Amino acid sequence: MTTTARAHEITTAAEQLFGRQGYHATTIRQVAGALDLQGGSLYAHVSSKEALLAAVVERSADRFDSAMSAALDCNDDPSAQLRHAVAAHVGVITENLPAATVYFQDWRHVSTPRLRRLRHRRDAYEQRWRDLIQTGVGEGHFGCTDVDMAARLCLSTCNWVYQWFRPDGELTADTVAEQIAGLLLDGLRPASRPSIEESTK
Amino acid sequence: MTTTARAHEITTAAEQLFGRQGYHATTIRQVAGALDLQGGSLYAHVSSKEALLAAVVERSADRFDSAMSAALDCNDDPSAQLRHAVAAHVGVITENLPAATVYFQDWRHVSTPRLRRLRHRRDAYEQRWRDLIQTGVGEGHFGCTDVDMAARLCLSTCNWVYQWFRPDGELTADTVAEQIAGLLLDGLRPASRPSIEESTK
DNA sequence: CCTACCGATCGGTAGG
DNA sequence: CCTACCGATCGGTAGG
Repeated sequence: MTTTARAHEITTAAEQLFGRQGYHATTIRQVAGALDLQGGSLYAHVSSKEALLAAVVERSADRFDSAMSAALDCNDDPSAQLRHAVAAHVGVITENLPAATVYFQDWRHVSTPRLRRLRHRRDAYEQRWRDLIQTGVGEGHFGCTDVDMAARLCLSTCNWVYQWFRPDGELTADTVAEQIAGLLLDGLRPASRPSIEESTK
Repeated sequence: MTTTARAHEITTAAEQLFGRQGYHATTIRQVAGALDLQGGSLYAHVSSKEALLAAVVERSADRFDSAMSAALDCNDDPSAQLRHAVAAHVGVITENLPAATVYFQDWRHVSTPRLRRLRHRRDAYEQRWRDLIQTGVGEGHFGCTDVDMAARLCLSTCNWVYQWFRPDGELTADTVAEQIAGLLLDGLRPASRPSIEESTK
């Protein structure tokens, strides 16, 4: 767990290549080449290819954690909190697309000891979503019957953004986040409740 | 595009291994071994590893297409149609988890000529979802402003099921589908509309 | 469908 | 951080 400046640069290069090509389709020499290094030289900083993968995934987990902390750092009502959480989560993905791709797709290629730690981190993160929704249910803002499932479905919609979002496309991350939050809160059917489009402006 | 019985068996074996381990982490010899063949013998039936991947992905696309056709083969109202579509889509995933994993994760490793065809198939499939929602909006059942986005978000929630569903878990595919459809239709906030849990029984 | 083999490339290491 | 190298394994082919 050395965290020199050089190690960070290596993780960043790996992030891009793993994300664009996939972990197993990426060569340790490609990562080295991106930093103008020779293949073997990487091993002065990284113990193995898989340790590098773990570093990339851990960094993604860090981003999700801190974005969520910032998003929940207020005492708004649950609906607003959910909007903030969605914006934070979607923001991490859209601003780090290759990293998010590694996080979601290559997660499973981390070997067991490291994988357990990552699983705990992910579980803790999802717990924060469950807590948010549970609070909303308790205060009468939300009406779902299965909090665990509701949290999972919120995250599903947010997570999938990594599959189709294009930074150079027409949609901004904020627009996407608003639309997702709107759907999660009110569903497809016509609202018999005040519209949220105006109130978030 | 030979479709002998043996070719189907090979595709099935590849489906399992690609799905569980990932395309690049799977050896052509592992696929052969699953069928008690020698490595090179596969090439009597398959032109390349990537052609085998394409076959797996195409078969998944077939499943989604035909499940969707069956689901929409009735004249229910849009809300019921959406429930059917969700159940169909989720069913394909839960009943073919490894194949779905390949479909969603290893899609990008299909090379350009074949990839274009697959992209068209996927676009056509998504268009059916857009049409469904557009009809619902037209008839006043749905109230969303952006049909394209709504369709994408419906699919997002359904697709992510491949990431967490466990066939030996407590949740059945039907339960999951009902919960997803419920969330998509009515959202998290307490319904001021009739509950759907009873009407689908 | 098998045996035997090919060139290429991989992750990783030794020694400096 | 480089040079040079290692064993292992890969996808694919020839010839039967």
